[in-house]
Amino acid sequence: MDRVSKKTDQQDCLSRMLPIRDTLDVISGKWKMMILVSIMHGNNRFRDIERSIPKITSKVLAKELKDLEEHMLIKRTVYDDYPVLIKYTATDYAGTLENIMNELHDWGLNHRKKILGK
Amino acid sequence: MDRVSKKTDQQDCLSRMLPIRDTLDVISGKWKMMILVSIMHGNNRFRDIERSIPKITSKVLAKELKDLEEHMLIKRTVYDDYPVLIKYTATDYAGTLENIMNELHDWGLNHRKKILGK
DNA sequence: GTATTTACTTTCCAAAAGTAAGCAGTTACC
DNA sequence: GGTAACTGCTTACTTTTGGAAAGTAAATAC
Repeated sequence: MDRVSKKTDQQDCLSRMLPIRDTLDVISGKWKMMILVSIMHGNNRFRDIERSIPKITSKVLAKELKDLEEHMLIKRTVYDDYPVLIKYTATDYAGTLENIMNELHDWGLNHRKKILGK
Repeated sequence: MDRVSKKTDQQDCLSRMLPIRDTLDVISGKWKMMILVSIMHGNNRFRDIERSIPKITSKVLAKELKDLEEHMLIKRTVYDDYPVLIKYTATDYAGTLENIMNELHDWGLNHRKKILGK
């Protein structure tokens, strides 16, 4: 293998890696996808989301909600009329993550089977 | 909405979340997918993998390789005959991540377009 | 015999993540 | 009308993780 094709290979490899990394920068971590699933499932208020996700703390939730909002995956709306009500909703853009969610879900089910069924 | 259907909803929500979380526990983080891509792309030796991934350090690589091996996604083989040679290869099981990789890749490309094309 | 490569490990420190408690305001209970 | 509970967070503190830099032992190249 000469130098040119090695270089090309390295380029191929990077151009496969980098978009994957970009996506993971947005969705990876312990909580983000769980929060998105919860919101998409109809939990729109802070406390509801908090209660729907085992072990999450309010500090972490507050921070992750901010991150998700920055990434345009959720929207925070304040309803000022009494009493002040705050709702989090998934954006259309969050909908584009559906394929990924499905694949992650399916792989996870299978993985659990593989690990337990040993 | 009565108590029973709320409970059911919560169950639905969890049964959607938990497998996703299981998968993310295996693949999320900055490096794991990049390392897998690199190995699948033909980089089998420690130094080759290290060189193929910008900014990774050897300590982090060593640790992540161990994790990936524990999760049965890669195999570490020592060729004892002179000189000692160590090769990392992707397992068949790692192949089951292809759909996920493709989805992550596509979403990442699109996301970059969305962010830059503003 | 000096330099370089390989496959890591060690040390040290900063940043991230988690835990527990608190707080200001609102309603509910009797 | 007192107190208890709920809302959407924030603050202070501790623990865990991550990365940078250097080191190492064995081998190989010049």
